[in-house]
Parts: sequence; structure tokens; C-alpha cells
Amino acid sequence: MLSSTAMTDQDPFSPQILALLDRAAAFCATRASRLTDTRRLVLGLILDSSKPVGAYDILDHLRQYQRNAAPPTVYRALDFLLAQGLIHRIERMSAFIGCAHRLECHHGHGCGHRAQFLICSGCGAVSEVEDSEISHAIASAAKKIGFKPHQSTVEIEGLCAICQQG
Amino acid sequence: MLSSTAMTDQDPFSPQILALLDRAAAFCATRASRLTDTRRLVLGLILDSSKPVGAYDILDHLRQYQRNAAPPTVYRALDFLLAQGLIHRIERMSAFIGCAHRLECHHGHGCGHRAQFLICSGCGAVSEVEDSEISHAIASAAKKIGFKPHQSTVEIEGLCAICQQG
DNA sequence: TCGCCTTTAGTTATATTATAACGACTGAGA
DNA sequence: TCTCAGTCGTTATAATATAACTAAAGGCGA
Repeated sequence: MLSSTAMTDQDPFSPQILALLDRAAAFCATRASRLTDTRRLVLGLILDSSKPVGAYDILDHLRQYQRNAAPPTVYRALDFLLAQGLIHRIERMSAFIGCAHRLECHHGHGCGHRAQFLICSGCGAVSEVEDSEISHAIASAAKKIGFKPHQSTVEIEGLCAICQQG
Repeated sequence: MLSSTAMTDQDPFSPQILALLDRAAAFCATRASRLTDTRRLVLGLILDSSKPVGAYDILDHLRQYQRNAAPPTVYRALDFLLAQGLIHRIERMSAFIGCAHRLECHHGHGCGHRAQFLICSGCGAVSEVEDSEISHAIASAAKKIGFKPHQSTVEIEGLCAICQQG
């Protein structure tokens, strides 16, 4: 990749983000998946944002480092990161956020995909929780009607603690 | 509307759908909202489908009755129907289904928006449930972190009872 | 009935999000 | 070295959704 599409700059991330990217690389290594330069950069850009970012926002930023980046460049990286569980897609926003659980906790990498998202309509921030009551209620409701759940999306829109005061 | 965009046919719905449309009209009357011809037709087309339908599928069908229909025609009707709670949007599919609760039960119109959706990846059917355990778990998880929920999206993907057998 | 105002709809253009398709490069292993 | 799977560049296009402006329709009070 570097021959025809050399970056115009080294990657610009803060030490915190770099640490998360190192974790992500280590995580990928355990699964024999490859966190390539582009994928790493896209992940870094997502982690760098306090809010979910859209694919075309990512593309705009990515182009500062890879002049030739195009929509498929971004969507391929997103597909990979989603498959690894390193990011989540927020359906209501068509946007992407880093997976807090994969990268910030110390549980290792056996975690399920049972996250729920709280979307603040005041500030646009999204927080991820893993609430077992919700997961169990969902599993049990599905079982009641003979439905075999595979994956679930829970997105709660409202006001975060801070925005309720302002 | 009828002058320049006359329908090429009367509406084509089955007696069951017609009954639901009558309920919807009655419901709108109680709220001083107007279920116009276009809105009624769009609602009928949605109710007529066993699966969620996309806006452009609706548009294609709508054009059999209103030659001039364009994307805003459909999206305006959808916005209205969503606001009245007569349909739901399935976020994961960018598609729309009728609200079982508003139209098929006998509870009247005081119902909240606490539905959850089970999406079968086998047959594409979506069923709507209102499970209070899930609602309560969500409310309680939100409260724990000081978040004030306003609306929530719960979409569970998996296999329905029938598709588990095939 | 008339005029006024709000809601609804027609119409054109465009924004936003996502994927198809094909060829070329790369790196690992036979 | 050859081959194969995986990754990426590139172009084009599909699919979903909205902006902006005009016109018509319907309710309502004078």
C-alpha cells in the first residue's frame, strides 16, 4: 500500500489512543486477523471522537493521510472492525463508535455482543453499557415465543445526566 | 389532490386491511389529525405486507395509484404515520411495518411506545412484542447512570419458530 | 360567501449512506 | 517459484433520505 498511496503524515493520535490501538493490535494478533494500516487508522479516527462518526466523516479525515481513500476503503475497514467487535454501529445514527468493552476493560476477549447504547439527544454522546438484566429480559422474551435470538440492538435515546441540568 | 393526480384505480385492499384502515381513520379523528388519501394508501400498502417494506418499495406500489408520487410523497406520509404511532421504523432494515398494537388490539389509544421487534433472518418476518420485563430493565439501567430515557429501539435478530424447523 | 391562514401536496434537485465489480498487489506457504 | 487467499485501488452506481420552493386544499371566522 505504501508505494502508491503513501501517507502524507504519520498518524496523529494521542498517547491514550495509541495505547488503545496497541491493545487492538494485540487483540487481532490473538485471532490471526490483520490490523492493517488503513484499518488501524480508521479505528484511531473513531476512537478519537467523543461521538459516533459517520462513514463519510471518517473518509474526510482519512483523506488527510491517504489521498486516494474512497468509500469502499472506509466501508471495508468498518466491516473488518465490526467483525472483530472493535467498533459498534449505532443504527439510529448510521454511525460508528469504538467498543468500550473490547478495548478499555481488562476482561480479555471472550466477551459477548450484548451491549446497549444510551444516546443523548442533547450532546450527541453515546455511552455503552452491558446490562445483564436487559440481556436476560430479551433472551426470556424471545424464548417465550420460540424465537432463537442471535444478536440484538438496543438503543435508548434520551438525556444524559449532564444535559438534564443545562 | 384529485384534480391533477387522480388515482388510476380505487384502493385495492382486502376486507381485513380495510377494517384496519377504518380503525386508523377513527384513531386519527380522535386526535384531530388527518388521514388523507395518500397517507391512508401508504398505510394500507404497509399493512398489506407480511414483512417490513422500504420507502422505495412503497413508492413503486404507490405509483400504481398516484402517477406523480415522488420520494417526498412517501416520506411525508411515513413521517405522519410514525408520528401517530401507526407504523414503526425497523432501524436495522431501513424499513417500515404497521404497529400491531395501535390497530389490532382493543386497548384504545393510550399505549406507550415500548415495543420490541423480533426480526427473523430466515424469512424476513418481523414480529412486534411489548414485553414489560424488557421495558423495565431498560428504564432501570438508564436510571442507574442518571440517564433519562425518552424512546428506545429494541431489535432482536434471529430465527423464528418456523424457520428453526426448516 | 369571502378571505385568510394552516396544512398538505407537487415538483425538482440534491444530499447522504452504502455496495457492485473488476483488476492489481502482497505475503504466506506448498 | 507458483499459487492462493486476502487486501486494496478505482470507477461507477445503488439505495435511502431531505431541501427548497410553489401551489392547492380545507378549516374557520367575519
